[in-house]
Amino acid sequence: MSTKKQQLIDCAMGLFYQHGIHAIGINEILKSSGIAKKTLYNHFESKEALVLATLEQRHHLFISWLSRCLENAQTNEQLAEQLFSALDQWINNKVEVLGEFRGCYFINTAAEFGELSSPINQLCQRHKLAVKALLKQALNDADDAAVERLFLLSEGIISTAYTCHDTDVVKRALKN
Amino acid sequence: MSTKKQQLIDCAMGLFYQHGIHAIGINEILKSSGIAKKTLYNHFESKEALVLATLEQRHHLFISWLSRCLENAQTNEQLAEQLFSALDQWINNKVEVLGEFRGCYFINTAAEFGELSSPINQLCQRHKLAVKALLKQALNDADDAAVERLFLLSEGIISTAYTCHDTDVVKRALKN
DNA sequence: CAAATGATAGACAGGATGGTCTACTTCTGT
DNA sequence: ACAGAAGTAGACCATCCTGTCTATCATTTG
Repeated sequence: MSTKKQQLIDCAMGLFYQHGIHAIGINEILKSSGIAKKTLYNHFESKEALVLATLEQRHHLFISWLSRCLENAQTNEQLAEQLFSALDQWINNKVEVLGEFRGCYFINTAAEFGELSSPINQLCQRHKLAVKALLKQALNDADDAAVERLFLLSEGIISTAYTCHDTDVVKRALKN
Repeated sequence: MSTKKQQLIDCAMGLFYQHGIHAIGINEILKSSGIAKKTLYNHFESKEALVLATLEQRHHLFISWLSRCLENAQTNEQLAEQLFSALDQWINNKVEVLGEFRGCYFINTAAEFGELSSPINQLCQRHKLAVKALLKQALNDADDAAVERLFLLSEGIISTAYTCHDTDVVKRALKN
């Protein structure tokens, strides 16, 4: 992959995630990255194609980060602990690769696009299913309902952390 | 409140919720409502003011719907049941006053606006806190952790129902 | 009746947007 | 060294955006 193309994706990722996709114009990405407009349109046929590339990259980034966080858990309880600890770190900006926390990029992006069948929304859906599949695989022997519940809980945590500007959700959720 | 003003709020609410705020221009609202531009700017000083009015209205609508759903629960288990049943009906478009399900208007809106301290985001936050307060009040004697967990679970359900186009979340979440 | 109020239609301004295109420069592989 | 590829700068286009303003019409109220 061309370095310019990668720079564009990285820069767009940051701006889109931080401010939302409709709020960021092509020109802002160009100015911020210092790359020429022609170069962008050499690599991407449209803004949407660039958006899809950022989603794709974030998807791999996130899944690989999360699966690393869940490694080596001995019991299901331990795995849940590791999951919540990972979320807590993310929410409190202690995970460099994920950037400054602003909720889930996929939830946020899906929220911006009404058309359910658009490629963008489909990617967001695929990402969430992949996260759920990762949990299922990590949770040995657990029934589907337990997986489901853990997944829903973490979705709630991520969403609430952002919408309520609540950096302590995880701690409170864990108190019994 | 002037009838024209109310019509504008209703119409804008529908379009914003269905397609997202940045995706809907003032002119679209005017065309769809058949109201003149001057009239809109007589009642609202800007698009943002109109957005805030729709959030305010949706907030009251939603809270009053939800509190009606939670009425008359005898036990905390029953209350949780009623909550999940309500979510299920909403997600499956059986609640007329809430319109065709497209996730949580407040989560979606917050996702579109990067500035955390903007009036729009503050309203979204206030709404979520009000929902949590409603749950806390409805759940007699329950500890804060139980309230928190129920709240996070429903946030996860709403978010997942939309992002994953998953109309069966509630059913699956309830299976033990 | 007359005055005030509220609504309408739509032109208009000023700026931003996504995207195309040209002319020029720099890098790279053989 | 030289050809072709890749990048740059930015003018330009058509369209859309929010918001203002004028001129006209309808309704109500004193």
